Amino acid sequence: MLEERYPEALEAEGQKKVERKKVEETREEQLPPLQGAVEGKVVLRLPPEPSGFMTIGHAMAGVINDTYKRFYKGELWLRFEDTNPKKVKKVYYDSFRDGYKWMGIHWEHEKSVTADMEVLYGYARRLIEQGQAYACACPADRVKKLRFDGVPCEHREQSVARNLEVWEGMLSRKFKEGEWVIRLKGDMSNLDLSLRDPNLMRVIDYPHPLVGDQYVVWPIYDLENVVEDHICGVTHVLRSSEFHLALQIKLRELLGLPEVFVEQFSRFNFKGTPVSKRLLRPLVEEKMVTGWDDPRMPTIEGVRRRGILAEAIRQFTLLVGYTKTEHTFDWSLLFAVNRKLLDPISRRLFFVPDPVRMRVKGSPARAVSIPFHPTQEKFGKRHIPVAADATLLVPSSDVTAMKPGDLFRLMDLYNARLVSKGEGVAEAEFAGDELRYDLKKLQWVPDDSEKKAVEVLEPHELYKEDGSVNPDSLVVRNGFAEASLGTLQAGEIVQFPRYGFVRVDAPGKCILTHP
RNA sequence: GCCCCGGUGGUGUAGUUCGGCCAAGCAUUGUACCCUCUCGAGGUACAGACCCGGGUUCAAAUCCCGACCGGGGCACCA
Repeated sequence: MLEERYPEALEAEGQKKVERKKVEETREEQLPPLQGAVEGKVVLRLPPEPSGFMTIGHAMAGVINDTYKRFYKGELWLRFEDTNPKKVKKVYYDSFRDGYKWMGIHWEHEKSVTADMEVLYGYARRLIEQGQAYACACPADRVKKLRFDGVPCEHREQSVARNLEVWEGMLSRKFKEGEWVIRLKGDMSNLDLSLRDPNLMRVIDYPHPLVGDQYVVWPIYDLENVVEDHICGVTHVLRSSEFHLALQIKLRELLGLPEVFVEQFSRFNFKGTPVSKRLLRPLVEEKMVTGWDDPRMPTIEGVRRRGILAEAIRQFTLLVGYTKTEHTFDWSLLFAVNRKLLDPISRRLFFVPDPVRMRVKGSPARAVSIPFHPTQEKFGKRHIPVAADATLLVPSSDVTAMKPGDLFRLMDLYNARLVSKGEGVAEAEFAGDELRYDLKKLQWVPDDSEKKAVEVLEPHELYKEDGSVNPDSLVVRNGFAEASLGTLQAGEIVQFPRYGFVRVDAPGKCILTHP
């Protein structure tokens, strides 16, 4: 069995080097052996289309490839499948590079398919010369209808010479978009419609972000993919989206290219969070979210900003593995992994959401020192002065749940008894120092000039069960945190006891990672 | 419509290749308790599943057939 550990990626950004889990404590995730894999001879690839931002789904597929690569001591390609100039943009290339890098995935080789256009032209020409492809001038809707009916069009029987003439015309920009395409001479009666003379090359006269207007004839995915896998020497294809392989197998056969072991697994979906650009884009455009890096988004930038660790995504991926079964992960599965990684490395700071101003009559002046972490002493302590007859801020939800006369404890401070409560205020009285486990414990912040106003964003699912947009996917929680919050850097992740883990996004602004 | 691929507790998976060791394991979630100056982490216990219907067999989650449901493909997208 295959098992890999990645303690090196355990680190929250902006946080100084982090304590790693002991090896014995690390989960032992494993993946099944890769069929036909030979140590030192495995070549894998990550084939993103730079037409959108990288998502957690790409990251998970990346982890699977990277894990096998490491295990078999193979090589990994990062190959940008950018053969549709109308869809690709420069920023997206960087999104993938940065994202994979953040994930701790290393690739030995990188290329863009645009680098091999001449080679692809060569293969296309060869198919034409061999009489296995032809030029077609039928409009798209006619192609579709004839394909459905299983009827070949007149272009199918054109001479090779004529086909080559058109091909040259396409390359020399004699024809405009849509006038001519190159189609495979497949099998117009095959039950699998994807084999009924699919398109292979078409004209797209549009500037490409990498090569400008150098090319106007572009290959269709299946052709490009088959040729590229061969050029890269790929031995195993492990990819997420499911689709028909029949055409690719057919193309390899016609071009005399070796077979490749293909393992397909279903997409990584998360409950209430679409990963398709089709559903994500309108959210951005209609300002339902603040951008592609909104903490509710499944983009790498989004989950990262929320406080999900790269190591958590890695462990989670190996934990759930890959299957052909359609699945929708509950976010709690990922959160559980993340929480266990975060717990030992997150300092504790008091934060009081929706505060109530509570005066504690008869309370003595104190200067308490509270450890930043319950077990990790290296985090040290913070010192909080509390005046006599203190006025403290405490969560309103706790006050609401209590009635006058109830005894409770202010964590690490002293006990108190509720005397009365009103709108946003409460009166209590000092009730001793004895630490009792049966008392409800409240976090608190002195209501003095040292307190820090904080706005915490609480991300929730973007879509509801019924598929409609969740109007309450982002809750803004206001409150106050203790003074030491001011010492935190953006990017640091801490735990607000009795509230949850949060990542500092900006001064005075945090994002709830998860409870 | 046609063609592929799948269906194990609320969620995610293990087991299916070579039927018996599976009256189904693990994680998550929920509940209770223990521990702990957190509603976190850790510990213990409990709750909860083999899509349905036939068939083969001494024996089926596992093999066969048929429904049903889900995903993908049938683009001049990848």
